[in-house]
Amino acid sequence: MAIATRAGSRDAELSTPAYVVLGMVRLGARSGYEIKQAVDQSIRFFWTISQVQIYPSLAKLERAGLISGRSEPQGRRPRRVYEITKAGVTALEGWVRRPGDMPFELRDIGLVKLFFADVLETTDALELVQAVRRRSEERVELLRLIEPTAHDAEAVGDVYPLLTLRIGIRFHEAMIDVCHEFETRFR
Amino acid sequence: MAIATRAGSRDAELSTPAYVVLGMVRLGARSGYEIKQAVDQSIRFFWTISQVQIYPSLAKLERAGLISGRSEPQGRRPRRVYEITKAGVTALEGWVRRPGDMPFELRDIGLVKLFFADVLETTDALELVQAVRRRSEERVELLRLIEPTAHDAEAVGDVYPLLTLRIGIRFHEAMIDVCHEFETRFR
DNA sequence: ATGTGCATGTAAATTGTTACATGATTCA
DNA sequence: TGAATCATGTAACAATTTACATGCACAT
Repeated sequence: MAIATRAGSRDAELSTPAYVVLGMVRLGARSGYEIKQAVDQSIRFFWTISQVQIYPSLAKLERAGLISGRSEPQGRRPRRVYEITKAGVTALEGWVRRPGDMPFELRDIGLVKLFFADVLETTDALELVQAVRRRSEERVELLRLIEPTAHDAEAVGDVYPLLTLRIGIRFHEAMIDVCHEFETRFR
Repeated sequence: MAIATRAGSRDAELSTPAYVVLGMVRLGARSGYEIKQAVDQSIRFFWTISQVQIYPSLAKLERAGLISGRSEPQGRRPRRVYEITKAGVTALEGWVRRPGDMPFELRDIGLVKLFFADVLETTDALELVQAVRRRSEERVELLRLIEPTAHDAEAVGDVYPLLTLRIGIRFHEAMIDVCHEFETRFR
């Protein structure tokens, strides 16, 4: 997937997932479990992370002094909670600031099928276009459900989650538009 | 990456990359080398494939009777060229037609950074927004260069490449819009 | 008492990439 | 004759997912 890690300084060894974990800790996710939830509720539309990747990342970040953790069991259930350190904030700032390599990687079987849709009879092809359009319509609905949360964050000073949400919505609206155009044109 | 392969029939064992190869053979790419080129010149914006994956896919497709190959060396340089069989066309039709599972998978470090951009000072954050906007502007320019080719294909009856191209352009135009909006709002 | 959520972890499998290797043809 | 392009291949590696495993806490 060619995720760039290289950087100028000593944090060259930190991977993108590690920075994602760091960012989520900064936003208030305390345990590995909470980080997974936070990702699934926010950036999952442009970045996913599996539970398995989180715990090694946390350990690495702690070794690097970017987060500090302490055991805080809930009763007899073990739990380790973390908070970001000053060094961690600096490292996160540095990563976010340097534009570096930001590949836009899209992998969409739907678009691949559309690209090849000329094999099909017109009606079948239009059904595929419809299916893709509906998929985006559902996605827009889903994203609209998140909007209130993003507005809450904006009120507290975190304005950028709203920006990424807007982009997601506009994205799929664009897809809906183009599909609709073709549907009316070839029906 | 959770790419679904399951299907109802006997071609359940064919992966998405294999269908991509099949589709490209149908569109006239003859050798493995040409397939790689075709992918890089068309669907690379929503699907990539490395050279290494192509040759095993070709072998598998041939064993399944979906393409037929013959050795056609160029002088002393070995080369194997393929064409799609009737069974291959049927299989491709079936795959394209069934909507099945079409996950829209986006992985974009740029958007991740934007999401976390509230760590930065306003000016630094706006620079990041600009960088993301410029990236999309470049992408739109690149896609516009392909437009003539897609129009040529349309004239010959392959209209769907143009649809996917349009979607790509509108995608990035949407991104540019939202970025611009935020730039003027917070400058 | 039982199901759902919290919390972490291991092992195996899959998927895909990078780097390397080889050699022929074509065109300037 | 040297560089770019055509053409295929192997080996090692990196990233990520799936499946499995465990057990407590809490509310009904």
